[in-house]
Amino acid sequence: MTRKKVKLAFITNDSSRKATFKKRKKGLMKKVSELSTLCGVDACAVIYNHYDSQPDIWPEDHNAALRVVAQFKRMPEMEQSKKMINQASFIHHRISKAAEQLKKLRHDNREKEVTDVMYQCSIGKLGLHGLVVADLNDMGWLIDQKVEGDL
Amino acid sequence: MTRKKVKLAFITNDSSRKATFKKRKKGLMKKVSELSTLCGVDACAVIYNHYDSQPDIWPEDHNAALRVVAQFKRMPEMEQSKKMINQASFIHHRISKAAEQLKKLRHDNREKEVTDVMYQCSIGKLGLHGLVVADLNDMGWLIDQKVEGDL
DNA sequence: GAAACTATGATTAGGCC
DNA sequence: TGGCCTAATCATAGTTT
Repeated sequence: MTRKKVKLAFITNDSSRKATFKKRKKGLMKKVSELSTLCGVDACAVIYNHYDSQPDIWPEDHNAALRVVAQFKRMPEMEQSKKMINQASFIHHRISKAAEQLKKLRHDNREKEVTDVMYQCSIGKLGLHGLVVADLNDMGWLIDQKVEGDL
Repeated sequence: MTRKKVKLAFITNDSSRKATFKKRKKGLMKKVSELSTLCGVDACAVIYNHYDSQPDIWPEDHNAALRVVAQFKRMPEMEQSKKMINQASFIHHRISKAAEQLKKLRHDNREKEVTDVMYQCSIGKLGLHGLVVADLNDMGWLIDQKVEGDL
């Protein structure tokens, strides 16, 4: 059961990210197909997955997808920016994305670390006077977070 | 309020089709952006609108969209089918779509016609003996439809 | 004809196996 | 791991302004 609103951020847990990806991809494809049917328009969705070599595409009829892409490519202002796509910009994009995810992972790790320290304190294995100020601050923040999450 | 399940078919009424298109396009774009954020994948949606000269695209950053399209284009089996896309197949596609919609319109018109005949009967302006067999059959069908819809 | 509203159907997060 | 389940959030059809 969904306990609270989903945080709109990269899901760091591998398995739950994969599960969410699968569910939402399915939902998205359905939405695209419905929009196309209900309103009689051409539409196309391309979802690239890091792990698979090929993206998932709707419509399944790749010719139809390519028709949409062909129309897309025909747009004049697109022509202008087309030259901007090269290997460098592509890799740069990947790097920013990875950096973002790294930051998120570090944050999560810190959270786990602090949680552990708190646990050690709670079972008396560690006294509060043994902690550095940074830990105490982070712990305070974490407690706030947890209280907020329970509201 | 949504009374019942939406029939998954081309919406013949112009204004409600437009309204639905607008709503669902917005929802779809949101879904694509969420999937991309939550799962850290590149994704792209292109929705072509008959009336506007340019399709709606997510992401808004067209360079990013083109990156996805570029990946898409890079797929080997796509290369093979690429040559199959020419003006003829494009027009053929449009024709099938239009024919489908025409069929739907004829069906809807017939339904309206029969409904009118039923109304004429109900206010006594027309006797059942004045109808041809086809009308009676269609009327029976329509009544079944309406009863079914109310369940 | 667009914008706001709202009841209801659709989607899905997290749990479970 | 992947599919099923269900409570809870989310999207939206039809209506109103």
